[in-house]
Amino acid sequence: MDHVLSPIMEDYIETIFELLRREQVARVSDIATRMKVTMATVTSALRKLSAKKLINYSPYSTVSLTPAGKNLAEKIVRRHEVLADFFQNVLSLPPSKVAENACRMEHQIDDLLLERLVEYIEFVKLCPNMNIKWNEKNGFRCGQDENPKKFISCEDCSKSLARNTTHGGQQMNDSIGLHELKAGGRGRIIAVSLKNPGAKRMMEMGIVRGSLVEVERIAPLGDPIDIKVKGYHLSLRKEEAKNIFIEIM
Amino acid sequence: MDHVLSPIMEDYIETIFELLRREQVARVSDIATRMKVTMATVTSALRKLSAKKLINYSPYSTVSLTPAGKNLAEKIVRRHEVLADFFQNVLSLPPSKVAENACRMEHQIDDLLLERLVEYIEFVKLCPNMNIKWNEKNGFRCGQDENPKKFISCEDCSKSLARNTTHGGQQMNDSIGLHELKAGGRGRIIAVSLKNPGAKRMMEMGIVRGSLVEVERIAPLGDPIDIKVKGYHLSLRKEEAKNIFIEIM
DNA sequence: AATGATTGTTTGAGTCATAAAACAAATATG
DNA sequence: CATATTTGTTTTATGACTCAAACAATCATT
Repeated sequence: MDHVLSPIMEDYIETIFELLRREQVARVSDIATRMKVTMATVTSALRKLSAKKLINYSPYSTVSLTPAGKNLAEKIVRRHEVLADFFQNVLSLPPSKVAENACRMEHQIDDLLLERLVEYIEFVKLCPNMNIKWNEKNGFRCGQDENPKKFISCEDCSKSLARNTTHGGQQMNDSIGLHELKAGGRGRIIAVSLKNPGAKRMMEMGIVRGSLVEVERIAPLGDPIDIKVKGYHLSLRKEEAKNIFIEIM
Repeated sequence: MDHVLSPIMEDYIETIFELLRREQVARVSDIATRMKVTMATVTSALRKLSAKKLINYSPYSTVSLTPAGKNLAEKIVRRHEVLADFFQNVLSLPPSKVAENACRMEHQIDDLLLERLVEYIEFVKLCPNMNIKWNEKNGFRCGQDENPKKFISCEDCSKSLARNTTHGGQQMNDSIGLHELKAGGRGRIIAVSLKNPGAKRMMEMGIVRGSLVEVERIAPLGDPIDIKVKGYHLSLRKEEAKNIFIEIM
């Protein structure tokens, strides 16, 4: 099952995935445009990917991803997103450079490095001491707040986390439901109620107490809610979100 | 002058550079061994690199780098080192993964990203508030010191830096000469005396007051001193090092 | 339906990086 | 020195990825 695809073939998978996402359908011409190659090149790439059972493809028809292909695409997209997150939110790289570098580096990054980077980004975003920002004039600077706060240790953070834990299924003060956050908001997971069907998905992805959750977007009716956790993008029903308790940062 | 080499050709240049550094001479067989290809492959790569005037090469003789080739090699090595530094010292990746990822990603990283990363690494290493460490059990943690220090702002750092500046060629208290550091030590540049010939080189590389200097190695007789600044490796004479004033971190 | 435009495919050819095999030069070593 | 071994080169071939050009299918419009 371990398809070792070349960077270029990964790009085709990724492009198809994005097209399906945005336009519902992936046409040869669209793929060719995005990848800046001719349609002839796309056709032969599609044949190869089809042979590897990553896409459903037959001549003159539109393309779709097989479950294996979709799975792979999601991995690739996650690598891209994590790198982009780091470049944008930690290094403050300009948007064009963010995309450009993420596109090239996403094919080279190792699993362990990726997970460590996820942890690092999360830590920098969550830890109240890591108030580090970049600006054109001074480069990186820390804690430019008007009232200098005292430097607290991680122990303090985890203690405060422990105090807000659920006990026998009851959640405590200071935590709110994920559904109460608005788009763009973020918080740290305090507890995930296990009766929630979304919880299983989250567990499988290594999303646990202490993880950073960011709300990406909320659909017009407040359902579903698109969130980002550990570099994964998830879409939760409002009912599911109610069972995820977070502490606002 | 802007040779756009493929990642593979960059690897050949890098390998040749490393071989020349370590063994004084780069043989086809050695290059083949390091790159895990046959000698036939090396020969054709050498012809291509020679055509681009990056190496001096004629059949049956050993290989050397032209000035352009050496220049390029140094760029590539720097990209590698900066990435490795980040993976090792910021993300605490195990050594094997550090090398592996740096080797692949060094060909993909953009100039702006590289410089920003250099700045970031330097900031994390220098800023007294950024006491962030990784361990197997807890992941990233901050400030585990016994006596929690108060969180100071960058302003304080820069003020303390300003106070120690040279005035009319005279250096002030709290700064020592770079030559006084021992191997492995590091500090922040307070001032570089301009009469120092090494200073010109440093200026050209964007190495200024506030930069982090790390002493890599000191030769048996205390001369030369190998240092790392902004991801560059430099070899300074002891006399040159005396003209660089630093504040120990 | 007929026609023209659009979209997609096939074929043939080129580049790059690679190796196998045959060959050539350089270097030990008896 | 003569020859065996090592080292390096050339030739030929392959797999990926690409395009141009010729061809084929599909779609839109009258």
